Amino acid sequence: MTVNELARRAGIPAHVVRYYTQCGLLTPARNSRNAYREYRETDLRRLRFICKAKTMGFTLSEIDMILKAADDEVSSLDGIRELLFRRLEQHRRELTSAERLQQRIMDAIDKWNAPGGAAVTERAKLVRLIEAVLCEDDSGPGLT
Amino acid sequence: MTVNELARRAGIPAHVVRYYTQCGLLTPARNSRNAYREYRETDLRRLRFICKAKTMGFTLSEIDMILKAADDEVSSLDGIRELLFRRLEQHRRELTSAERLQQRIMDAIDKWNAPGGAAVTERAKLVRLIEAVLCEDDSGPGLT
DNA sequence: TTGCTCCTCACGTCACGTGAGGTGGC
DNA sequence: TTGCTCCTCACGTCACGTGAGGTGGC
Repeated sequence: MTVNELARRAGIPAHVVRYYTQCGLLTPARNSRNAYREYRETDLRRLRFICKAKTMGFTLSEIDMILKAADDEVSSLDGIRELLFRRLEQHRRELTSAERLQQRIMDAIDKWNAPGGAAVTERAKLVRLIEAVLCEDDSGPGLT
Repeated sequence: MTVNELARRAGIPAHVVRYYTQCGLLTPARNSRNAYREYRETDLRRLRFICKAKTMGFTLSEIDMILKAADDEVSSLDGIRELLFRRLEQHRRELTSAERLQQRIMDAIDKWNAPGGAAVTERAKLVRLIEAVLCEDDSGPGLT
């Protein structure tokens, strides 16, 4: 399939697929007539993995290492294992923190909509929302 | 307090605090003798808000708009309200998706550690983890 | 004088975003 | 010929990262 078809199926812009390809994360064949990139179904699976790994905070070069390891193009897996579990644990912590933040904001919004909340100006509501976000019960950017 | 003291208390690098200040998100006074930035307690609160808002996906210029609105430096709050709720909803969706992804990975790891899992090579485990991530039950990068 | 903290350029990086100008098949 | 999809530079952007070289107070 062409770059645009792959991009459409993965739900990302085509120029990003070209960028990932340039980075070596995807290695499509080339049509000898017009030099079009020719992707296969495995590239779609690979691309979906790349997108999900990115949401977990892996960099493109880390994702490249993981994919190369799975492709059997690397000698040792110890570093990859380390990398995976470290990021996984960090992602778990970030998720917990994000859930608490979301909850605090939801609570603040509930208070707006509660009876009596209508007496407050929009600006005061905004300030209250900010205060809700500021409420100190997680450790911030962490100690990585 | 100085830029380094503020940075330390917020848990981020000092050069990032300088960058945010340059962007207009923080407006410290300057020591007339040595031109040092002089931050106050309110700047720490502001900085913590900036960091949390960033984890939710707000850009620096969006955060600037929100802070200016709360500072009463803007005429209409309708756009801000829109911005806040749109991003909040998107963050909620991303969170749900991230939780499902985390769960799938945890399940895959449990299978590794289950009896009989030891018979599988490290590389096969890695490939299985990738398969777990690929498992199709969320909509990917969304339709924004 | 020495060491420390702060300062301002200025250039680099990562992951894209956005054209400009050109090719190939219906 | 026209419109469409693809191509390759090439330059821009966002949020930093990383020095280099200089100032001010103990």
